[in-house]
Amino acid sequence: MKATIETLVSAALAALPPDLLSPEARAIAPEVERTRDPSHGDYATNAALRHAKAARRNPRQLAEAIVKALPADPAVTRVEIAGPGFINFHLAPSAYHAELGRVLDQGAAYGSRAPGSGEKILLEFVSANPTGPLHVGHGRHAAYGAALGNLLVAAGHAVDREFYINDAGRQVDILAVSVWLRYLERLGEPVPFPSNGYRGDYLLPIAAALVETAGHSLAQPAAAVRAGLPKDEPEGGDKEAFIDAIIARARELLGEVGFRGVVGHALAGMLADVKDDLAGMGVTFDTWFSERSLATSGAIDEALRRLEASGHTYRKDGALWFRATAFGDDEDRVVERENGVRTYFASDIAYHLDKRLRGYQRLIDVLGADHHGYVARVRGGLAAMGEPPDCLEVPLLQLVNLFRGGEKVAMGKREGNFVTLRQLRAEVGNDACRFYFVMRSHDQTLDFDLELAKSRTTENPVFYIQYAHARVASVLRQLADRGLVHDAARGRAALGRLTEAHERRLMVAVTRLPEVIELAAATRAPHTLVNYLRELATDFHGAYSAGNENAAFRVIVDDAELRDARLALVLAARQAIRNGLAIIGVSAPETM
RNA sequence: GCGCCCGUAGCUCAGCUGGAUAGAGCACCGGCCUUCUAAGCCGGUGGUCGCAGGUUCGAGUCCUGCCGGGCGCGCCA
Repeated sequence: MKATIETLVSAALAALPPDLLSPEARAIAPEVERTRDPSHGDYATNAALRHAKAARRNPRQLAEAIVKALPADPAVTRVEIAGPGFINFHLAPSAYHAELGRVLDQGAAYGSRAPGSGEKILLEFVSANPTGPLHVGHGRHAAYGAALGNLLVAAGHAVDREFYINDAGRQVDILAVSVWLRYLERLGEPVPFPSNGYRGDYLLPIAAALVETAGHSLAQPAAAVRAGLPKDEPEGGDKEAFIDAIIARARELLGEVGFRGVVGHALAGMLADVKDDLAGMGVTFDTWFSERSLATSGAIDEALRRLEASGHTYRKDGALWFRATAFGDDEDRVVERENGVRTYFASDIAYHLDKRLRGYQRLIDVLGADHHGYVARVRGGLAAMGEPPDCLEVPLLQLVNLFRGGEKVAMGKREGNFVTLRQLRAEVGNDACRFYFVMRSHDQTLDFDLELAKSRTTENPVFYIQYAHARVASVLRQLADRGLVHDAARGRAALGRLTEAHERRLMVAVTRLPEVIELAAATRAPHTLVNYLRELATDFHGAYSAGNENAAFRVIVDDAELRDARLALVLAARQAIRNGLAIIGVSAPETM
């Protein structure tokens, strides 16, 4: 519907003489918006206001010229100039009826553009370190990323979802050694556990599985492991000496191949857990990309080669530096240390180059707000390697605070009482989880109240929307119970009989879905869709309740034609709610 | 010190990339269940959009400076 108006406005602008509208101004797509106030019609454009200055006309004059040039269209009943120079369009009811027909015809596809009309996008999100279970914060990333992915697909983009596995670096050695020590413990060879190892119980099943698959082949006498190790000094002193020594000892006793085996087992175990957790939440990925593979495939070599070739690197203190300051970063960054080991940053730019080489036009990284400093430097890396820095987009998600009935829940990893995503889902359910995580703008700190999310009361918005959907299902059950059948064709033909204010409002709300999806996708803002669904549900409940107060407004009335028309409307509403909920990953229940 | 995010009704937040009279939920007040789910509906109270300037036909939205809150500023990953 919006496209119809846009086409009309564009045609009118194109027909204006050059002294009213320059060729450059002509190239700008007109802005057409839904009106807020029904007295302003259905859609409005500010084209006259925008171009008034360049045309050296007052806006209302220009508006008159535009209106005069508008082609006639049966969907538009009235056009008027209002306020400072807005052009308001009043649509014929038949325009809405035709749109409702499209909702019913297209079903689950309503609101989505045809695939292939947009960009090829790589969407990376969550990418949690595989050294511990996902926590509540990751839940927000998972829900946001998954919803954004669905939105982008609905907006016509070709999207691949990717999880970047941080399987390189010291943390992985610590993970492996933590699992190995648990394994030894299980085999009756207890070694003091490092204070900065991964102490959580979640490693116990992974260690037990290692006993299953490896038997005693990785066993060593505890005495041999601990012989000559430095003291563990969690308070002051060298906190890392003990764990580094254990890692070295493990490598020595198991050999590099044996140690890599433990690393592989530990990572596989952790990843299986993460994958399972996400899948349980309905979040899946197309690719799981290994950081380590960047080193083995030569991708990092290639990235560094490009950087050096571009002349944006130099040697200082034995290390290889990238001149990030030339690209707006605060300071230059080391990419290769004196000992030849590449930094995490080197992996990062290699990773992003790799994404580009895989053919993605646009790279979206969903990251925590604490990573904001990193954006400029990766963009700089891309620019230095000859890639357009703007292709990288990074929505930064703010923190999640958990509340239980107004009391903030402490979530420090240090205190060991952080709430896992699993616990959260088990407590509040998946729908509430997915919903609450995307309910707020991503750059807003999210207060997640467990009591509210669990409550089956009026103050809980997720139920409010689902209830609207269930009410439609209930009407259909009632219809069947009374032995009635919906004649869809008759209903569509009779949509003109729906003239009540609440019916008209619901009709308008349903047809907004495609515009909302487009906007939410373009602004990377799933919460826009959530707000729309609340408004849609409000309009549905309003129309439904009119039937509670006045039997003449009920859906199931004796007048078969009117009944079928109302059924067509509520079925279209059900479809819009379903499609919206599907995008944010919330179920649309038949009963509540 | 520097960078990013936030500041809108008593509380939690929207505000369609600058548009028309700033909205919603909760809370509070008052109504509505004899037939499609009251997990609902209808009405009402409630605002110096942190403060001060600036940009322009028009600013909650953009710019500058303050104030307040959050998060970052490694040859860690």
